[in-house]
Amino acid sequence: MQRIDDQQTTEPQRYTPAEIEPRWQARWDADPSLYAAEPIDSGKPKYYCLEMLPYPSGQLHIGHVRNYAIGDALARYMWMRGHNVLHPMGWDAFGLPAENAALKNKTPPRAWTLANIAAMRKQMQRLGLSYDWTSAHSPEVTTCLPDYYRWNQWFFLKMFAGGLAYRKKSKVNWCPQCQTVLANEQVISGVCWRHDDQTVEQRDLTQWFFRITRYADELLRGLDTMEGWPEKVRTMQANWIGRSEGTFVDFDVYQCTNALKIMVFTTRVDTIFGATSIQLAPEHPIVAHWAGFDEALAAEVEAMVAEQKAAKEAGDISGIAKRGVATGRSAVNPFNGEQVPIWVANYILADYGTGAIMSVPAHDERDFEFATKYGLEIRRVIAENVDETPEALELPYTGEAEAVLIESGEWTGESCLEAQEKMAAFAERGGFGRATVTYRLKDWGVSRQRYWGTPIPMVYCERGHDGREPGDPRVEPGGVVALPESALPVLLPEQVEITQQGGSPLSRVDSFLHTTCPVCGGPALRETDTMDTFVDSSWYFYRYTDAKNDRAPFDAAKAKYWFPIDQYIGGVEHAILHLIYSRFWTRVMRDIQQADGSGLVENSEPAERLFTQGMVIKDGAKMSKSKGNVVSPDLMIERYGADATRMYALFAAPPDRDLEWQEDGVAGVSRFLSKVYRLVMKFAPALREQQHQEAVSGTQSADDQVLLRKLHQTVGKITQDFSGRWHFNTCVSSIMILVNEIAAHEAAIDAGRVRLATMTEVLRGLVLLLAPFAPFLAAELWEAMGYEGAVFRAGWPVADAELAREQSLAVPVQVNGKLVLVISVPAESDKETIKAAAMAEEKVRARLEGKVLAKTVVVKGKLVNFVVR
RNA sequence: GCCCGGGUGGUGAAAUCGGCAGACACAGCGGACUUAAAAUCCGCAGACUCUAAACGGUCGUGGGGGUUCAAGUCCCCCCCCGGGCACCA
Repeated sequence: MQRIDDQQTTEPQRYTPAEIEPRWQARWDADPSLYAAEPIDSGKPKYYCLEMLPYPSGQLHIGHVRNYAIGDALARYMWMRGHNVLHPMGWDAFGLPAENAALKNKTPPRAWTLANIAAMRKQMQRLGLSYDWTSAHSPEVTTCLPDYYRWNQWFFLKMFAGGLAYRKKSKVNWCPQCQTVLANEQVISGVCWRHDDQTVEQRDLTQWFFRITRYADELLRGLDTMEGWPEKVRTMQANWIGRSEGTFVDFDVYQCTNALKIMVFTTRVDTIFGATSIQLAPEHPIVAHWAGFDEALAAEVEAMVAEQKAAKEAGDISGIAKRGVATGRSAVNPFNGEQVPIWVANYILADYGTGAIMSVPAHDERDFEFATKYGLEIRRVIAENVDETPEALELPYTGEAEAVLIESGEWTGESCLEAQEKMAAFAERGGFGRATVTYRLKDWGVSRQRYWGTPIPMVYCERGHDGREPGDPRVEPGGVVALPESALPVLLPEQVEITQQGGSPLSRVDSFLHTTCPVCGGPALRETDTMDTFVDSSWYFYRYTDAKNDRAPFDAAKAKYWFPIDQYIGGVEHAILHLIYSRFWTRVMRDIQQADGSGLVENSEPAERLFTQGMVIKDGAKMSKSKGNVVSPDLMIERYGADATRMYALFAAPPDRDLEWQEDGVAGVSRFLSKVYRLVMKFAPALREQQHQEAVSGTQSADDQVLLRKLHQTVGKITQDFSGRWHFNTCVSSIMILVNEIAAHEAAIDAGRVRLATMTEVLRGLVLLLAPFAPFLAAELWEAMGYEGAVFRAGWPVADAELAREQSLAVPVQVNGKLVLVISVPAESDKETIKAAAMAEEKVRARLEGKVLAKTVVVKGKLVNFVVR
């Protein structure tokens, strides 16, 4: 019994994150100002550090831990560098899982969501993430609550008034599992973004759209200036926008009593003399017209429509074999008056360009394949130069940059590129065409046939207004009426039974559905679709700057101060979803006129820099429940502590790369933290004592110098990484090297060969360096060393280049590029000295003997290479 | 097909500007401490080869070629893995 007591008092304290971490979290939670952003007139440089907000599933994923560990390290670093930091967090709280949960467990979506939020907030706090949850200005945003979504509705009204929100019937993507429509961006290679085993169907529905295409060109051009965004994301967005310059050309239908015209879209109007047919999409309106009195054609067309639909749903539209059918009609080429046959072909898409093309088999791969199959004429109109025999060129020839036109009437001899411009202008003068720009990007369909989302603030007046309210901007033809701002928020009714019946759940809630028309007071029906949840996430980071505002979405002055976001961090999977919508929304807000004529925001881009972190994988595969390879953050924290879990997430791989989660690695980091804890705690009492004394002067021993050198090298390395490369894995490793160095000097320290002042500087520096990566341990050690105040507000250490400088350099010596040995020379040695020192080595002399020294390469601080023959 | 990433020990990785390949860890092996184990500490550790052992030698960053005194790094060709786009006229 006695023995055990002795052990307890004499053994050094052990590192116990399970005890340390909750104790500190409780203290931090009790201090609302700790992580609160300062007012916009604080005078400090601002830094807006943002991580993508999570969907509150109720369980933090290990991928979140990685994302937030990166952001947290950066935010803490910026605080230590004296910035006014905004580091907010919120909840992307609308969406289908809440309805599914309601269906499964009979829990109301709101209660389910709010309970999940509470659980996840707790997890984030347990991780020690530096979010301000508790101050009076806490930025926390919950998108499913009326104080947030009312502003979605407000923006919707502004966009409706500005012609940016409109209703139309069109072919839309339908996910049978979500039981709702999806935007194009939410369909990934033909499957639903939420259900990767669910093929998306095409349906004809009337839907609300946001006119993102109005900004297509600006969104594309903006990419060029966004140097802080990864090239990959910019390229993906550029591909998605898909700008293409071309020409519309009208072809008259030959001998047609109603003077029908077919407008084709082409990027190669210069090849129009080689057009040997017109090809129409099966769903082109004129095809439907002709099919009306041609049963055979109708049957063919129907088959092609079905084929295209199936291919599109299968996600491989290029896979279907080209086929077509002649309509028996022909069209007149306005450039040369020639008649060309009109066909319907399954490779022509109705929703791109005009759904009609001029087919130029000689100079287009697809047209060539089609013409070869059906024996259509193939006519060359391009050569690499005028003198060339046309037959020399292998077909199809699609070059344009260095090619010229042949056999193209008055255009013969023109270069292709110039001809494109001139011929478009010619068509415009002749009234049968014009230059144009088309985009692959389509307007954003925002209607969702779901309950758990923002109600769309529109009503349908039963009287239809019949022209009684001329000029009222709230009214569209057919009685589509915008609610006034004073009617906001349109509250989502709480008592809604979630069923699997089709259609919008809100349409079955009579008390919601029936209302009065704000214009005429007559009976009206509310819009019962809700908004896409990507609306919520398109502007949440503006709300963070002023989350409690109940008069406006946010205060323009605050947004002006905080924006653009200095660093946005999240997964690359949102490259053409959230990230393109956010750029659109920022421009919309910029263009919303306030009373003084200025926009709601001044910036056009939301974020200065974007960082996309890699995935966390396990056993070489993406984690998923079905594979059973999910890593639980809670379990990691329980076993190793939050600091070790976070630090491992940063240590195991550079942040932009995928990370293979290995629990043994977390254990290793935990061992490292124990070592730090033991070392610092051992000397903490002496350091505490020393704080009240004058620094001791006197000469530094070699041990002092080595420790200080290593400290300052580490400070320099980590400081540099924070501002550039973000290789936090090597930051952690350099801290380990520093700690190994201190441990290696433990005997010297115990023997009194290291000054207390040195120990103070080194251990204090170590704890400061640790603070962004292991905040709990840093706080614990900081206090143990006797320092007052939060370690996260202490100044970041400054590397002293003089102290960091090596006194001697290890110089590898090579003969003919092969390493012979490594010599040590004083750091300031010049080339001659280094060369002489190298040549003096016995091993080197042996290899030079009897040879001709052809060349000597001496690179200061790098190596010596003797080239001999 | 086109456009991005990536390919380095048993594993995660490092090498930032063309200059010692494998830092720092994990796993492994050997040793100390212990009655024993855990924990901790010390040491070994790319492959092949020579040797009793040591000292050595050869090869080595997906493959092939090139530039250079020197290549994981630059250039050309090719293979594999991951991602994006794709009858977009």
